[in-house]
Amino acid sequence: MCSLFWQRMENDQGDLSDIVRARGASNHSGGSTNNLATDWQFPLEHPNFSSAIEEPSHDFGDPFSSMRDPLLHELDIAGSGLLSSWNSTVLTKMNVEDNSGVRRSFLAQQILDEDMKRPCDIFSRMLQISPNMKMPVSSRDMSAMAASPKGIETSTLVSNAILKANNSTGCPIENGRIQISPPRNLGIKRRKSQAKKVVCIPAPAAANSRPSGEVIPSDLWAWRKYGQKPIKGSPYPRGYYRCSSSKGCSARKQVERSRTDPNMLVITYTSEHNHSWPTQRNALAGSTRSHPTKNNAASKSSAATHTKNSTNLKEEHKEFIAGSSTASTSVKSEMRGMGKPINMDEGEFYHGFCHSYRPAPADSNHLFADLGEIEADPLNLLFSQGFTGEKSDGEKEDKTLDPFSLFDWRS
DNA sequence: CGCCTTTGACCCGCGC
DNA sequence: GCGCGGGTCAAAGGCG
Repeated sequence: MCSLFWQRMENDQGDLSDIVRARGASNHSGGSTNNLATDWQFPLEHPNFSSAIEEPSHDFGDPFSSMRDPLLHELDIAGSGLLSSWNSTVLTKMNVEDNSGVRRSFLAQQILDEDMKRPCDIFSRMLQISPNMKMPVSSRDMSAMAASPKGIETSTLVSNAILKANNSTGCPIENGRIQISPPRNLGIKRRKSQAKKVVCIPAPAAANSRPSGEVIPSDLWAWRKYGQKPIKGSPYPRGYYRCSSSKGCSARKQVERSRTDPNMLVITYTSEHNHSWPTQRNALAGSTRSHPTKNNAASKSSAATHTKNSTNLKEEHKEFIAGSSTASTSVKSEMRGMGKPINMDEGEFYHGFCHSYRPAPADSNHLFADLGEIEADPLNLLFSQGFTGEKSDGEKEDKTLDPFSLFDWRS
């Protein structure tokens, strides 16, 4: 089961906090096939729903929120290609429940359309919640209505899955309300007031974690770990990363496992990138370095073809592909067969799939660099499991469920 | 050589 | 003021 939810609200210090929760079921469904696309739950047919996704992220201060993603441009051009694939494989398979609890299919074209205008943030924006919207997903979901710390009845867009996810992951749901940000610091201290985005995603499997148990986050940016601290009350340490894509970039993120649900990763993004998309990772020497202890069978199998070129983003990209599921591998070949270099397709997908915390590189070869290294990467999991479902060895991949199949339009 | 991770020490904000 | 705990610094060592 997989669901996402996006909540935006002000924190105690007046800045905005954004929470995106991506619930990849890969780690939760006891081996059942977890298809991100098919298991999404989303409130439907609410009169205000459209408004829920129209909220731009400008108020968050994301310097890139207004950027026109070149990928988007391509999407626009591609139109029926990627988009249709995207819709068919993901959005149109979203299931939602209305107030009566009746689950319905949800055609998220509008969401997509909206995000076509703001390509950096498909997932986040598609789940963004209008401040005015009150939408009980179902009677059962009513218990999970969110409210701002200030007592303002904020919009809610919560599915059962989300609720379950949040209830089980330690993501802040309390007393039937989602605690986006504490009214008071409640133990969370900040050096200074700054916006944060919190993302809850399925955590990598333990096998893909480091010996310390630490999971390795990754996204489009190059991150350099600068600290790790044990967190009181949590058996899992919190890793501190800062953006190394550009010197002077203040963007940071914290990665930790949910204390109540180790299967979930809580990633907190702090500050904003003060630079455009890294067309090239300038912090590469170790960022994509293979970790002897964390290589799993899959990565090992691909290791033979791995020639870690820290400056060759395409290589990194390939590594991801090679190190990923069989579906990804097939994509690899498909993409290689494209007349166009594998520059941005995955990036586009990534952009659409992940939340907006990065601008859109013209050259996104590196997008999955980290993922390639870490098969356990949450997003990788989402892709390889959440979309394709868990596959047994030899099981034929269901291309319709292959997240990368949406690139077929190019071939 | 440059960048990474690791890790202990230090800094800082908050509650008591 | 003190202690706690989270966040950051920076040295050391590893890797490509």
